[in-house]
Amino acid sequence: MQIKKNIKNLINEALENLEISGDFNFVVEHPENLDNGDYSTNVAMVCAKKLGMNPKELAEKIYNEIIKINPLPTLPLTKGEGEGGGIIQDIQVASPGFINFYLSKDFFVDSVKEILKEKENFGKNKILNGKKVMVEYTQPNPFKPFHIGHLMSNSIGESVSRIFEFSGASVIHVNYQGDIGLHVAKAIYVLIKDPLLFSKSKGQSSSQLAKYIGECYSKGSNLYDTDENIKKEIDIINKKIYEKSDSKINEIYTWGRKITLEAFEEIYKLLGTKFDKYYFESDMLKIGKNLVLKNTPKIFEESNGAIIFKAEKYDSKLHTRVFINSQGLPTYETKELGLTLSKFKKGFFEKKLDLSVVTTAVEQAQYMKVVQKAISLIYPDLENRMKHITHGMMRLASGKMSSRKGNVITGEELLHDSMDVVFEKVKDREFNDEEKKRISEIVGVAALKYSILKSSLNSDIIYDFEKSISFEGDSGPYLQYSAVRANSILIKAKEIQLPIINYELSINKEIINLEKLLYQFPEVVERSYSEFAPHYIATYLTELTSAFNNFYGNNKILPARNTDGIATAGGDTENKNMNYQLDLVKAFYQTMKNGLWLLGIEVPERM
RNA sequence: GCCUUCGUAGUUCAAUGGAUAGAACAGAGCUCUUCUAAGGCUUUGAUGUAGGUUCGAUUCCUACCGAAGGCACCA
Repeated sequence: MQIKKNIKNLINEALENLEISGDFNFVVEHPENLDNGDYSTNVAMVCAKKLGMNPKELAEKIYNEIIKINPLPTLPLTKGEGEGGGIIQDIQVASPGFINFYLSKDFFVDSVKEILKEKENFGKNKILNGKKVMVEYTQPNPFKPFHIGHLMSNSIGESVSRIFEFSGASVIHVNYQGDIGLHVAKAIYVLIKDPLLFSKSKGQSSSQLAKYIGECYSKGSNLYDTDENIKKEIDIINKKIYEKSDSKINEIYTWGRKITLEAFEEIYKLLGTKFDKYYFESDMLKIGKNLVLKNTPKIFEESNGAIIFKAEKYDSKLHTRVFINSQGLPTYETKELGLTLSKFKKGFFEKKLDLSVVTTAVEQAQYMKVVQKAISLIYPDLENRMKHITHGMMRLASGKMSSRKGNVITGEELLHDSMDVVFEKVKDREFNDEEKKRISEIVGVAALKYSILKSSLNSDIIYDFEKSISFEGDSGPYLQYSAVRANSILIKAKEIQLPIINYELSINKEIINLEKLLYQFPEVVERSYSEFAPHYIATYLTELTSAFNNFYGNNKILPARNTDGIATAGGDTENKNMNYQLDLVKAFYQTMKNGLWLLGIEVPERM
């Protein structure tokens, strides 16, 4: 970051000396192909047009000016106790008018030291220091299965919250669960007909029972759509749940709610999520309804017995939505209103909330805009403190999943399928049973999370039963595996007593891609934050890993050993290089750990 | 019909208006007496169509074609 600024200053100084002035919007960036320099600028091409000059010639002029005022190597090292070298080793002009800056070996050696110094803080920034951010994600519904959409929302929300944390914010992880509504009535309609419900459920785990409840929901849902009389009965049950007027229904409701929430908790544990606070729809009814009534007819209005909000009056892209239906029941919109109010009004930890982030599927994008519009009209102060992050849907190659078609796979099943595949791979290895289970969990979760986080959020993810959980190439396990191999070198290095030599900066080896990528990590984190896009981190880590594997595959990192396993003595230069290589591995391992943490992925000790 | 998002190798995904459009999988060929082969090295192959803006367009604008989602009492 600092370097970029320094390069910009250099260029501006050169432009001044050349008496070129004006408001030029040039950029300094990393070229896609690092052979074209570590930084590159298009300043000559941007200026050439306005000045009526040939871009290549102008680039040469700027280049000459830069090295006149700052002979190479230029720009002193800012961090560490560098022994006088410069950051920029070389500058070159390339067609059609790029000026490319090449960083020095000293800089790279210095930045490796920096990473080792910062450790788990490497990559953090202070953009949101002192800010409080709430991230809401996952949102499964009691009485319904934990489906793949919840898995997606969880992976994305978890990652986004961690990116916020790396940006200096204090983050509150919250979950919002729909424990009331028609879906509950559908499940209870079937459950209530099972006379042995409580007796036969003894001794079963929460997740087994939750599965049964989910099946009941599915059955009830089908009956609701196909049988008019049953539909009426379910509607009555729904009303009774709201009113809490039937003791039998209350009993089943309380039981089923508890069971499904317990089952969800087990999944969160596997996924590595810990929520600070849970909100429930049932608690939002009154708050939301009061707010709506208080602002009718000022903002909301009556229409056909319902209370609606005509958002198109304020923004032609928005539409009308019902907030309280003609039976007087609040809809989801109203509950969301209550939720937002609860988040901000009561706040959390009694401190001002700066930003409330909600992560859901893209289906809800447009309706959420309507709700946010309504809130902004009531509380203008909140308008810029709500952010809705949406993600695509997971679809089958054959089309959308539907419970009616029976081609549904739940998130929980997918998770276990993924872990089973890993278990198959490690079952013949020398790990004990405990380790095998642990590795299966960590790697299985990583495979899924990575496949969700590697692509940009607004595209759908195609779920292919064969290919979705990948363990090689561009995958979570690939990243973990490489980190584990790096760690394994570090462990070996301790065993063989490599002579420690303080190498300072004087390393004469060729600059490799691994070095060229490592120092960029903090910039990637920053970009991920500013665009709410975890996939930049995923893409970067894959690139970094590939650079490491290239290094690993083509270099002997540890020295040769004698029969006692002790490193054979090398010359000073050789040992110096060996020490540096080892630090490079350490820096890689640290960066991988930090980066994977941001994706919500753990690194196992071995795999 | 209106609104939103999106069309990139055979497939799944990348590419803050820049250089030779990157990976991975699948296909072809190498590579474990050496730090974990879930690895490494070669190799074949792509911007939906038609215009426009720009020194330069996968990226911005317009139209068309195609996909997904949303448009009043579900969430």
